[in-house]
Amino acid sequence: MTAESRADHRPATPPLTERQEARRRRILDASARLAARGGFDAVQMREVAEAAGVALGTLYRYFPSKIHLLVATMQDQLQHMHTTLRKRPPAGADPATRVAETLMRAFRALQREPQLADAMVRALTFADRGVSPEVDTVSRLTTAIILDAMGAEQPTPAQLSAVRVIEHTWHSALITWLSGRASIAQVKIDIETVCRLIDLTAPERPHR
Amino acid sequence: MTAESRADHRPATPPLTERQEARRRRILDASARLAARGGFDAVQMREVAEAAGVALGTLYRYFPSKIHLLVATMQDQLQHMHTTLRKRPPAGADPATRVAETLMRAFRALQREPQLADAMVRALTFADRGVSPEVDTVSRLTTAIILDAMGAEQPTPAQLSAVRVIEHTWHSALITWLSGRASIAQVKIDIETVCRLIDLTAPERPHR
DNA sequence: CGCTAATGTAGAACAAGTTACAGACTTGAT
DNA sequence: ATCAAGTCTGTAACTTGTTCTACATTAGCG
Repeated sequence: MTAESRADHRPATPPLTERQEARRRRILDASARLAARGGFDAVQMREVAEAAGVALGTLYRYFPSKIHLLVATMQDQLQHMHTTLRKRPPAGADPATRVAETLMRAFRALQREPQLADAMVRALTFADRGVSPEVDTVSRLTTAIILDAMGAEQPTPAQLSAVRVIEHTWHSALITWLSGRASIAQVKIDIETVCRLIDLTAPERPHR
Repeated sequence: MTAESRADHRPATPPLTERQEARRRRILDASARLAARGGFDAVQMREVAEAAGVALGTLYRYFPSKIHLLVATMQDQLQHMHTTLRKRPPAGADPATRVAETLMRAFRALQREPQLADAMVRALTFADRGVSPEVDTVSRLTTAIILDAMGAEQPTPAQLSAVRVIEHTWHSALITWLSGRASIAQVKIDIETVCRLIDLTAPERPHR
């Protein structure tokens, strides 16, 4: 509402110089690399700084906390995934199938780097109010991916709610899998289950 | 695989003496009290120990980490809630309504102590493999509460999956509310949305 | 070019979770 | 009542996220 929230909006980013862009990238890469090795605990700020060839204070200037860093890492990875998914859109006939397919594809991608996934998702759910804007960005990205798969241009409120529920399920199921409390098969079933909600919101087949 | 994992199984609880039971209770109470004040960060192990009148080492003997402590605190609070809910079962006509009503009731209870809720839920989702058994206990408790509300004695696999999805949504929605990224109204809608999954699994009305 | 503010560096210092340890206290069996 | 084993206590040390400080480098600008 304030003038600032209209003008600055999200990228309150006074454009970075080339070297700064490079530093940021080195940091994110180091973060992902360490995370892929040993998960959340292995992403130690001193190590990230050293691996990125940057002073600790600088690291903190770019990412004000470990959580911020890992959430940004997740943002980064999600971008990749989104573009990858766009290249080969899901083939299912109805929206629910396509969404389930997309999510399972994403899931399998994460399976390849379970430690990285662990670090990112744990950071995401542990994030407190101070990280809300960044977490929100991740959430919007995820929403975009799901809506893409649904093929919903102008989602109704009911559809948006369904998408939120799917996101909830996605994150939470991921966590239970990562902490070894659910099998992949179970995750698959749950994803498919929650995707049936999409059918309930489809305006196109008023067959009831 | 070892003899121990077969014999000890879960309740590796060599029954506690009275004084030990009392200590455990003091610790859990102190934990809840501190959490209610300042959330996750305010639950500092040294403070919990002091407030409970116990040495730091003892605290760690009872609860091997802060996460264990907070998950146990959540277990404790859930017990309360379960017995409270049993006293006044939800009144809705169909299962979906009853579950939604129950969850919103629980939600309003948590609203009264948002900081406590924050501490418990953050601990729950942050828990790693080492806390799986305890987290699983919480999960089973939640499942029991939901099944109670459904009135499902012999849930089918499809129903169990729906319940898991509802749990996922419940936790995740709670988190987004606690971190200020969703309103109570939105949580309510999402809970109601996900509860419609129950209708899809009801074996009693094969009206399709 | 030369100045100034912003940015980066190195390293110390601090905070809170966790571990380690030496000595006192309990408990349960004899 | 006594002894051994197991618990507790008090306290210090260690780890890792975070903050702070003093100095060096860089970038933009006149």
